Amino acid sequence: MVKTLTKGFFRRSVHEVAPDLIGATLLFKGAGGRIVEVEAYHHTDPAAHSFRGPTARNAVMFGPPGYVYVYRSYGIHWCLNFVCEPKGSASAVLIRALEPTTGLPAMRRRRGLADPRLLCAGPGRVCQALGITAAHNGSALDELPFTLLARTVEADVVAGPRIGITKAAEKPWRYGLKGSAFLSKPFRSRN
DNA sequence: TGCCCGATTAACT
DNA sequence: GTTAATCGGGCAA
Repeated sequence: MVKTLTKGFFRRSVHEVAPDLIGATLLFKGAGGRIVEVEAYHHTDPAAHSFRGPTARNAVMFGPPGYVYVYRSYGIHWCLNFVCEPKGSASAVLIRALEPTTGLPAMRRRRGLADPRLLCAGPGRVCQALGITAAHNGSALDELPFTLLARTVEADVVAGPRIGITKAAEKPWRYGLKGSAFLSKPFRSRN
């Protein structure tokens, strides 16, 4: 019996939730897969959208945990986040990559691509593959069309610097499944 | 109102 | 390795 993750799972620090999400399964309207890469953003973090206080765009981040924050990136892509911590702390986990397991034909069609390694390897690609847009901003993670399933085995989680940011770029708040072939970028091995 | 730039991606050289 | 595409948010004026 696979456990469904509900809002209580997110009622913790984003730095605890983020690595715990690695290996969990995200489904959206019959498509999705295992979460293999995420990044943590906290409201005291200069790289976070919530750093400068609440605005119309980031309002969901300032709401209760267990909800979805979707924003437009570079005027082109959508990016998916899960809100963490008790209401008001304004932290979230960016979903950066999935290992596709369910609904591959639909994801291939939306991406115009066959290679499963590239279907969901990046935050913009995840949203394009699953068909997630701003219309889903503010949706609950434990209510349809979203389903989130806990991992069934322990995950070997690695951490490293986040991608594509200029502020607080040295913080090791990117988490991934060690050795996964479905990451947006490899993690530097620790030798 | 105008300007700068970004939690990206794909197509280049 | 480099760069265009593309546009809304946030801040200065």
